[in-house]
Amino acid sequence: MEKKQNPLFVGTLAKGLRLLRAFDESHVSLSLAELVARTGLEKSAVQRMAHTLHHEGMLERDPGTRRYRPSHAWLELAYAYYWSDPLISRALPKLVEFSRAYGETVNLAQISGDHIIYSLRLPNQRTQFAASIVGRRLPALGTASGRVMLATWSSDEVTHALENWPIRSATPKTITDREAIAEDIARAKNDGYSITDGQMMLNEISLAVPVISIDGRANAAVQVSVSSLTYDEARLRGEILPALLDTAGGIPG
Amino acid sequence: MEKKQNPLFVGTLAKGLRLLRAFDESHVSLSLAELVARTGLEKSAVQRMAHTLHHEGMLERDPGTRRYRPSHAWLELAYAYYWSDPLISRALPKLVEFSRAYGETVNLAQISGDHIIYSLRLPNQRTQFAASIVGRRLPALGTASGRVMLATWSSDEVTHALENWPIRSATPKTITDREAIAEDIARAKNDGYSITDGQMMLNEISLAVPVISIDGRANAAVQVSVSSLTYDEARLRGEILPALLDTAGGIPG
DNA sequence: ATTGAAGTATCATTATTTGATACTTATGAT
DNA sequence: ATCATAAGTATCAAATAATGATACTTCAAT
Repeated sequence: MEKKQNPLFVGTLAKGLRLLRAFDESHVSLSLAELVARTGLEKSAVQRMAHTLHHEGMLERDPGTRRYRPSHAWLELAYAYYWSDPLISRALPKLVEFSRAYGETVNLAQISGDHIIYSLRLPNQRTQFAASIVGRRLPALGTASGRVMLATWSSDEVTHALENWPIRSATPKTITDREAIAEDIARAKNDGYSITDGQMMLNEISLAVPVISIDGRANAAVQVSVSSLTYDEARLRGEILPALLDTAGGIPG
Repeated sequence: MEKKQNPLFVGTLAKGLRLLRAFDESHVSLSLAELVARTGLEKSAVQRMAHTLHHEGMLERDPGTRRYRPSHAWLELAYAYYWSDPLISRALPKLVEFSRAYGETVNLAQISGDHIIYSLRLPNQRTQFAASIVGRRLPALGTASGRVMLATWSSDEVTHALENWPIRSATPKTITDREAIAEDIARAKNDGYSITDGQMMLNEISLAVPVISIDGRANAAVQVSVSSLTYDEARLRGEILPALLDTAGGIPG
């Protein structure tokens, strides 16, 4: 490790974690050499870390190809997370209720730094795989969920976010103009919901309402994704919005 | 670390992982002292590891109570797992389809050593929280899913499992007699499904069918949980079983 | 059959972790 | 409030355990 940090910092552990983080949706399995390339660590270090992670059950290994993969332990960690976050158990029954009633994909999003992360997802038949699985992170400014949360924050925080948080263009319709996003947040503040169209994926309309805590601030949102081929924004506002407000409002504060 | 292992084994990393594993459904947040107690590591070591894990974003920390909690990174790891396991993307649409059609809780279970782990769960309104979230592990012998998988394995493997795999009594109805489990596996081999009643939770009937791969072996199962107050076994066999067989059979091999 | 790349094994060096201890801050009882 | 005790934090000398260079082996492709 280049810089010496706090003497409490254990570089060896941090290196090991880098191997875990090297896996993502486009790196579903990695060879030793690929791990070296992706982590930037020494070959010897990667060899030792991978060996240890495998030994401890954190990495699976294909005996044939010798490639490493995430193990079931990664799901066990998610299990522990779910128990640890009190919002999850409060939100889940409400989302299930909504999902059953309307048959549309519904998600719980939480703020996570300058991104949102989907922590609960109830997909329907039309939902894409990437939109069906928990743990997905997206730049908060580009999502209805992120904007509707920001709408409950202080103007200082919103200004800071608008100036510093990342924006990633995912579709031709992605709004990369921070002024326009500011307006959208202001609108969300007034309306109590936020709608985006084709920001992360074309033909996908997203409606989000905040999960407001006792102090009036939202660090989470309930969000519905529908196809723009089936719904227009007016119909979304008329049919889905009231129920979604109930769902989010019904999550015990 | 007591025993010197392979020189490739990095004890420091293994210690750090023990902190992560210290969290579970009954330990949703841990203080430094509790981490010491649960990991059996030195206070100083725990201090350093916890500091590093926090620094690296793997542990959240409450500034007030100073307790550590799992972070959102734990969900990101689950996200990577989902992409890495090809069975997930094949099974998910089928489970969604079933869930929408029948409105009953449906799960994908996979074998994980001598346990099963739920890797996909689609809950309904009546589903308990513990039965709604992925990553839960249960002793394979005590579950319909585990038994129906074993029913596709070689008799040597089944014998080994019956002799060595753990059994945990969870309800007064839990069958702890290995002979009886052997019979149940034989029955599953003949029937192509397995039903258990009140094994993990009272008033819960569980029906599982195998997800059979090209070689005829099952390492996964699709499982439905229903209330015994609503269903009896006969109705389950009549109404749900055929659809569940379709669901599992429809998962591309 | 040959070659280069990927993976594995080894080892002397020393940077890093170690764990004891002292210090500070919280907590709870009286 | 005050005190006592536990919990959390900081420091440092000692030496263990990680390092990373290198050599060896296996694999895959031509």
